Amino acid sequence: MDISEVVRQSGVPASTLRYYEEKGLIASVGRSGLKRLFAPRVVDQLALIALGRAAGFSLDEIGEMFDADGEPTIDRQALAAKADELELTIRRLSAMRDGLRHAANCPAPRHLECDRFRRLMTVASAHAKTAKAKRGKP
Amino acid sequence: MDISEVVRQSGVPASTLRYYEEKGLIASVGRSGLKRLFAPRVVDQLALIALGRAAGFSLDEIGEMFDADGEPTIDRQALAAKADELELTIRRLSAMRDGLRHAANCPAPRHLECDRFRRLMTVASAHAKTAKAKRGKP
DNA sequence: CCTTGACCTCAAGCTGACTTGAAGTTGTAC
DNA sequence: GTACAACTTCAAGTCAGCTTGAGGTCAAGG
Repeated sequence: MDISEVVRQSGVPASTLRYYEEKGLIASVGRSGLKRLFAPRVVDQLALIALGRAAGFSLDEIGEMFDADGEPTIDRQALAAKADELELTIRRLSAMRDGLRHAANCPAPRHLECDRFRRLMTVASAHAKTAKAKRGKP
Repeated sequence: MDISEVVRQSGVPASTLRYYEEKGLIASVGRSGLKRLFAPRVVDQLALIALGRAAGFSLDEIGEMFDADGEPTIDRQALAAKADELELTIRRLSAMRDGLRHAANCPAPRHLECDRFRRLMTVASAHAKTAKAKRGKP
């Protein structure tokens, strides 16, 4: 497949594909003249990268989880840890979703003083601190 | 409360507080000399902002949802729409989480060729396209 | 009175994730 | 065989979301 075919199938712009290749997230299988040739599997990898991005992982993190062929490079434990990280994120987002739904229905004049709303938010402030602690470390 | 108290209680750096104020996301209740004074509620608002950020909303979006006092400024419908948006995100993240858990357990040599893994990923590529379409519009 | 330290402003800098633009190369169609 | 569209490289630009730094202000303690 040439690059335009990958663009067509994945919706990812060519510039991004070149960028990802440079970063080692994907690999081209060779060249035809100057032109990159990709294996069809790259489309799946791009979906995987999109998923990781949507999950809040940085390109570097994704690069550490999977090699340029899309296979996991970290051990089961690390993968499970990433899954747990995500689990936490999901719980926070669920809180936010519930908070929004609540705000859309609750007639309280000041939501910040509504107990239910406040309870839904405590989940987040807890996270803010852990995220901060994490950033301070590496 | 002075700014350092807000920092202490929220974990958000002073520079960020000033930045948020400038953006109109929070408001100080006045000054003592040059020094900003904040109402205690700002801590809750910061939690709300953190939650929104974690949910993938930009500061601008959050600013459109809530005023500087933390009260929703958009109508119930719009709030519900944001909640639905989040619901979708949550589903994608759940797919990623399941994908990671699966990869941590599945003994298949090439995960991209594992049907279950691939099925989990299709959710994401669908999103990548909608996100793209959305970005093209506003 | 003078120092100290917590605050202030404003401009500039930084990171991640791309995008854009200029200038060069090439396989294919006519 | 030449024109052309589709690629290529590489450097620079963009945007969000902050952070950093220089230089200034002020209240309190010694």
